[in-house]
Amino acid sequence: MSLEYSLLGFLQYHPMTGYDLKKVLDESTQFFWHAELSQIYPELKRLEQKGCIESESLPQEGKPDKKVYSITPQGRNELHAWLAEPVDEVPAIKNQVLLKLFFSGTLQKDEICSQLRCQLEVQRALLKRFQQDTSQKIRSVSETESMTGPALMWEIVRRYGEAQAVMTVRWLEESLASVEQTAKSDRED
Amino acid sequence: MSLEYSLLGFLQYHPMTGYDLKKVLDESTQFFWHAELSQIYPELKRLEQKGCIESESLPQEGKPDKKVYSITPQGRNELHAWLAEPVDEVPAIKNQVLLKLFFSGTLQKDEICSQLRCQLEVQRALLKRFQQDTSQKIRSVSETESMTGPALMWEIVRRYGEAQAVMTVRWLEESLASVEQTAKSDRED
DNA sequence: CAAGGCATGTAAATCGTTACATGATTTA
DNA sequence: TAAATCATGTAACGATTTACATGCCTTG
Repeated sequence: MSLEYSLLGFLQYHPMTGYDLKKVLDESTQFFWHAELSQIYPELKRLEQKGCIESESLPQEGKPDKKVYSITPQGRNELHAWLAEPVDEVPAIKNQVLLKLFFSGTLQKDEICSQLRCQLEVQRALLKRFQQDTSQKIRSVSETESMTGPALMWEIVRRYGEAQAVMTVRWLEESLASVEQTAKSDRED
Repeated sequence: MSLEYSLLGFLQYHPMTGYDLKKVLDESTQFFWHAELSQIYPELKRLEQKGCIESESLPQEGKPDKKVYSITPQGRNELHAWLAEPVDEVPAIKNQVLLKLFFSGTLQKDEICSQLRCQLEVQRALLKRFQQDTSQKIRSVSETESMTGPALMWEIVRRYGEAQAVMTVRWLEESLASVEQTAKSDRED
């Protein structure tokens, strides 16, 4: 499982609580690896039992104790082993939009086009976020203009997200043109 | 759930068995929606109970009865409703390669580069498949040179796969260059 | 005063994969 | 003779989501 390594990955920099982890996850890896708190908490418990992380409870008034987790040497070893292990497969995806389009051959032209236009909006907004917000966040964590390791890698995955969005917008525009060009004015069957 | 509609989507063209469905799925939607037989069989049973499909058992010698499923009018309605319903969200993905890279900031340069080169090979092979095999398959089902609805939509999703692979190859090449350019000759911490 | 952030979790349900079980026929 | 194809499924496990449960403090 990869959520495990995702948590170790964040904890390699500094100790954090489950709640903190959810937040940093939402701000960075969320577009290619997301998780809910209800999955994070049990996973942290499991990692602690395995000896990859340790926790310290800090009492608070009015709130439950804050449980701060830190990575152990064993945790670092397992993280490193996982990171270095090559991924020699195509990442599997599940894409509802592609699935719907694939089966839309018997739909009316305008039904297909509204689906395409809806995604076009979504993807244009996403692209903007990669180019503005995410870019800004990365610049704010990379101290000077020269990027150190972690910031460079964040920037590299951000560029993937951006390129993916650019590609998808272009593909949606071209697909819209393809569908509109087809002879069938209405339904075809 | 979407596997449900995936099965209905295929059955809208002609009746099929679970085994057949697995095969057509592997040949077409597999790159954006895959499933195992152990998930397909129970799902077909559920769809039949729901009244979306009906089955007919054809006895065979030496093998279990062949259970051929056909779509019902209700099934067609539900499929159409799902297809027409707009997807106003970014499709969620889980990408191990991005996850590993994101956390590889403290790895040695050559460790990161071998990961990138491994994926580069994988993605180049994938690209070739989209450009050759898949393209060929689509041409073989679209009778003449003019594409009818279903073949056009298949071609449109194929183009997504191709564009995605092209984009990923370019991104991997550029990332490789970025990482190699960094000052740190070995480890940075 | 309602909504959201802080902070922890559990329970139930769903979705998906891997392993198991059977057994004939065909291909390498 | 071993592996693959045909053809059905079940069982167990693992991963993920949604709903529930508590309770204070801050912001709009």
